[in-house]
Amino acid sequence: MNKDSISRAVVKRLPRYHRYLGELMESGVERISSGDLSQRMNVTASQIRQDLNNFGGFGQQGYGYNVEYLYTEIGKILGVDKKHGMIVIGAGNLGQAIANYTNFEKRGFVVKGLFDKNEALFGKKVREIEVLPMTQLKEFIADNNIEIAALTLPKHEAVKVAEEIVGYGIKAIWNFAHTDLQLPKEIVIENVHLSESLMRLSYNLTRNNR
Amino acid sequence: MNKDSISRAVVKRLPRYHRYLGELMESGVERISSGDLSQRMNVTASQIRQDLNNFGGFGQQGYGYNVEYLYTEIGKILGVDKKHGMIVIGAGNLGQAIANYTNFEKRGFVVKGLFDKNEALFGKKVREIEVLPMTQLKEFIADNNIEIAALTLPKHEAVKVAEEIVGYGIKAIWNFAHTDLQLPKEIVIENVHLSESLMRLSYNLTRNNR
DNA sequence: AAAACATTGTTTAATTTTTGACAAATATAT
DNA sequence: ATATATTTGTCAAAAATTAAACAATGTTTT
Repeated sequence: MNKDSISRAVVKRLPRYHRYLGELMESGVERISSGDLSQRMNVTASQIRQDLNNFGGFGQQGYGYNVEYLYTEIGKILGVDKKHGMIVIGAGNLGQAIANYTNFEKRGFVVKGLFDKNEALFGKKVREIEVLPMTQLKEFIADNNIEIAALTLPKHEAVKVAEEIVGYGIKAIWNFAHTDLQLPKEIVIENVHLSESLMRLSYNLTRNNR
Repeated sequence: MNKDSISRAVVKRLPRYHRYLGELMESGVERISSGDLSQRMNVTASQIRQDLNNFGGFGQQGYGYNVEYLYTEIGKILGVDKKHGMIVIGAGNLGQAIANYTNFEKRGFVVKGLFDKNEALFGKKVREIEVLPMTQLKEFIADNNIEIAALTLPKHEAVKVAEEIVGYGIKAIWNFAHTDLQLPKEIVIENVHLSESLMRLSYNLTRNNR
């Protein structure tokens, strides 16, 4: 009744608070009020205060919030204070982009392996990460404490691979395939459906200008 | 009062309906009821009916919805019945992935140009699309009827480039940079913040299993 | 040290979104 | 041709989300 009472809408906003606080830190800002932050983020101050209060009182009356402290606390809530082992399955451009993106690593998401079924790619390296054959998935996941798998492959393969790796103990799937995965409910699924994003853009483009 | 009365939540769901209807079409299904679709999509039938009715009555009592007709109509609403000229700015892995992804083209989003500031990439081709220098942006946008720009570059560059191309007549920005763009309100902005997506995953991973 | 000011945490109200219910309309079966 | 079953579109109720209001509390100024 505690952890599950946090609404999805709130969780959706947390990373954005984290990002803004990180930027404030970089700019050397030490404290900020909900009112000030609300203006920068283009949301209401009330929403900020209420969102934060789902997790505890991080501020102080008359003062506001300590930027660094709040950043750290939200980081803990989001779980970016811990390291998370990750693999990328599908070593196309998108898979490589993710493996290459060092910013994820800064937040504790460490890409340890990159997999593909295409032999031509085996041995190719992205940063220090070598492309491995799918046959090594099981062993690799077990040996390297992998929690998260990013699936950057065509939808039909994604469905099969997802079921396979769930059997190997994967806990969360970052799904870039254009399909919904049907998996046991204890598996965390986060979808990135780029087509849908582009269609929303298209909708707004179509409606805005006519 | 008509076009703007459609809630954001509804718009967010439309592409998913479109996807499911497309898959039904491929499987040769000709008609479907809201109840049947609701089970497949894991939403309520009521929501489907109400969402669709924002745009008109597409179904028939006692029969349901004609799959192909509904697919087409939602496509029109989303604006995927028309072609949209698009460029990708930032020819890294992510930019190349988008330029490569032929599925977007099927829905009318035609990538006509790929831009980068890195000379080493000039002339490199992704499919038929050549990497061009940023200095040609203005002319290219004007000459090729470009509406949409996907920004796949670091945040500080993204901010600058966004402001620049808005001056060249770009109507919509598909923003992959980890920052919010501050642009005139008539410019459509669709953000794809992968870091935030990954943090939401992390949140659920952290909370679910403890 | 006192007064004035700022700002949170929290309660209450307003708004939005989702769900449930059902009459009206159509399709299918007999 | 009639009766039965299905299913929409829409209205009303319920739930969730967002915004406003404000007392309590700490900060800053004088």
